[in-house]
Amino acid sequence: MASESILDQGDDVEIVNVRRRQARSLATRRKILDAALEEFSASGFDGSTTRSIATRAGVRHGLVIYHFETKQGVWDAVMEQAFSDWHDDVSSRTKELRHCDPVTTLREIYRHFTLMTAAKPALLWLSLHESGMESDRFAELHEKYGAEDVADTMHLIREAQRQGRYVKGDPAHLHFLYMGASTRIFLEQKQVEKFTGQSVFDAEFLERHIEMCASLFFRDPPAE
Amino acid sequence: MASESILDQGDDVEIVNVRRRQARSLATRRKILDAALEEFSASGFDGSTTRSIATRAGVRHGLVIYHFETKQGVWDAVMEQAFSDWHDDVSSRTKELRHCDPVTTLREIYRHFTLMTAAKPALLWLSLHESGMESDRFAELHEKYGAEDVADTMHLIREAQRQGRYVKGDPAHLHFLYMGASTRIFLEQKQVEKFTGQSVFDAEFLERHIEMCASLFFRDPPAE
DNA sequence: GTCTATATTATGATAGAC
DNA sequence: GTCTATCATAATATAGAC
Repeated sequence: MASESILDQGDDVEIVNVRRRQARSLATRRKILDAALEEFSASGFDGSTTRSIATRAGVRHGLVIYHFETKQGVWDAVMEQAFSDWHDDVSSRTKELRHCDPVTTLREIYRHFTLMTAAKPALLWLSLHESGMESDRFAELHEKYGAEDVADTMHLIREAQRQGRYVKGDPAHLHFLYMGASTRIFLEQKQVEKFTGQSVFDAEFLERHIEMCASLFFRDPPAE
Repeated sequence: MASESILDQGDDVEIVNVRRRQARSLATRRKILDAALEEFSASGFDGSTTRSIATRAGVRHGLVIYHFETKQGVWDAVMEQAFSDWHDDVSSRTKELRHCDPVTTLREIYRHFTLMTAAKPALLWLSLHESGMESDRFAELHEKYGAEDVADTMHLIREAQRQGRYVKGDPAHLHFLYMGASTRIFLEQKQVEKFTGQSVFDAEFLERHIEMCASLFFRDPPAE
């Protein structure tokens, strides 16, 4: 042991330096990723430039290419991160609800979904843009991060329907209707504010919106 | 009269030529407009180029600029045309329904709206893109072509609610929910086909979809 | 890993012949 | 009105110094 102490020390210093470098690199990568998320959701893929992303991230243009090779590479990394984060959020919330009855769980899942969309409306645009792209990357991402969540939701809908607590019909189809009803207000913020006189991000408005959506799909328990 | 016959003839020939020119010009303009509608809705404003529009229209690049001056000019003309066409369609359908009761009219308006969206899903993307733009052009277009239709719909919803035939709540807010529920399937065609196994453009599927949306918002007449 | 050129391409727009 | 050629610019991506 003692005979290698000097070498060990040298290695340790080297390792520390490597880790520092890696840490700085990761921080840069993360900064670019965050900036790209904002940029892409504000301007779309074609409307964004690697330069505008670099500027927003406070780094040089070349660094963006260094870390992600191409603009498409940045987009892919952003989507991967966004889907992954979203999935983690949904999963943890679902876990917290594992002891609740199906109807309560389903209501809460949709409520949480709506609040998450309100918190990050950018992601709604991103996922719509991505699903509209001709590539099959959306299918891959969905398979990797979304399929499980959707399967859980389908199961809950079926159970709620069996209890007579949910409208009848194909669960998958109803799910798209719910998604549409609950998220459209975020795609038309200005119009909504013009016609309802309230910000779609106002807490009270949001709760009313969530309740309104729920009242369309959920049914009172049948009288005994 | 006879003394000017030669001049008159000359004028007539000239007028005919002018009209031929104008007709050809208008046809070209129209071709470019149609191509631009497809191009913009497929790729958005930034993703489209004046060259790709020209190619799709089967005309030379310069002609696009000649007719619309700038790319923004093409976009504006496309939106103007699309909103105008849409409004005409809605208006004529509404007129046909002027002797029906409010509930029937409202149901039919939403049905017609869904079928129109299915027929031209491109317009859904265009209007979402336009409403997401920072300019106030969407507000102008809506004021010019959409405001009247929406006001009519609000009135019908209020009347249906008074009769107990429609869910309670702010009519404007409910309208956004209906729009969202009925159109989301066109924004996620691939996903819908994957989960329901049917094309969103299948006639039977569409009728089922329309009925499903209606059943969420409309209520049976109260028992007498 | 980061920075500074620079190569390459494609796009919006113009000028002028026909 | 239409076509060709061209300009000016802006964007992606590369090469190489540090």
